[in-house]
Amino acid sequence: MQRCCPPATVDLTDRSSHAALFKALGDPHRLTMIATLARAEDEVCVCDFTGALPLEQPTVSHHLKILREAGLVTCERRGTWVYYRLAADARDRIDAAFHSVIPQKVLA
Amino acid sequence: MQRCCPPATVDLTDRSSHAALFKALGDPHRLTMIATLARAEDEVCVCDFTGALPLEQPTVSHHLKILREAGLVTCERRGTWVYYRLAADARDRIDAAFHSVIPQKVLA
DNA sequence: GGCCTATATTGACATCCGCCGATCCAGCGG
DNA sequence: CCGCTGGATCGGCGGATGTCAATATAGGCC
Repeated sequence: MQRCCPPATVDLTDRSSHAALFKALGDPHRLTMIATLARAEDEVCVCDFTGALPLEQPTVSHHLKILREAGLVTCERRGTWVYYRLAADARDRIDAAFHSVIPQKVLA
Repeated sequence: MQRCCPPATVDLTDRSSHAALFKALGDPHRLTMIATLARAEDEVCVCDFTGALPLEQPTVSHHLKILREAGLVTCERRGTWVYYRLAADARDRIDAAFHSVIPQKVLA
């Protein structure tokens, strides 16, 4: 391979975990769930999602599982119902991933 | 369907465009490219990516196309080579998507 | 024009993803 | 204990995604 110019340095840090985070956010319905949880400072019942979203119950459950496995939400069963809330560090985790990829400009 | 408690309000704002942004970021190799471009304030030649990444040239080209279509990078051909750089508003676009989903806490 | 090289595009393939119906499991109430 | 209901899991289906080899395109250079 021939040279073009000053060879640029490719940052080869492993970012698969960050990519996984963004991937979990890469679906409109999951974003809706996250946005809802972020606004309802309180917890949200699964039945609220199944009621409001144009999705069948198994699909809702599937998306919630993905968010759970990404560590973005937590859940708690109380009686028949299951309540979800935004993970305490969700905002920080996303923020960290973002800034690790695009570092803060100093003295913009 | 039976009621559990106080019915929560699901935020039904359309977030497909934001989801598309996150989706473009949801691949480790694409994150590597973005991180490299963000650090090299200057432009980066495609050949630097094909040289450094464990991917064949068509695959690199494919990922760059996805980033281009997401509006995250721009490219310019000069002679035989093509140079990519981070789109001017890339940082702002991601930031906006993030905050639209998880609004800034006031008086944390 | 003809060849060489860097990048883009195409086609194919295996895998993953979003979705649903069917089924399973956990609490509740009789 | 039994049936009911909310939620999770399973199985399958169609479409998207990551990857590569092969080919096309574009710009030097002779």
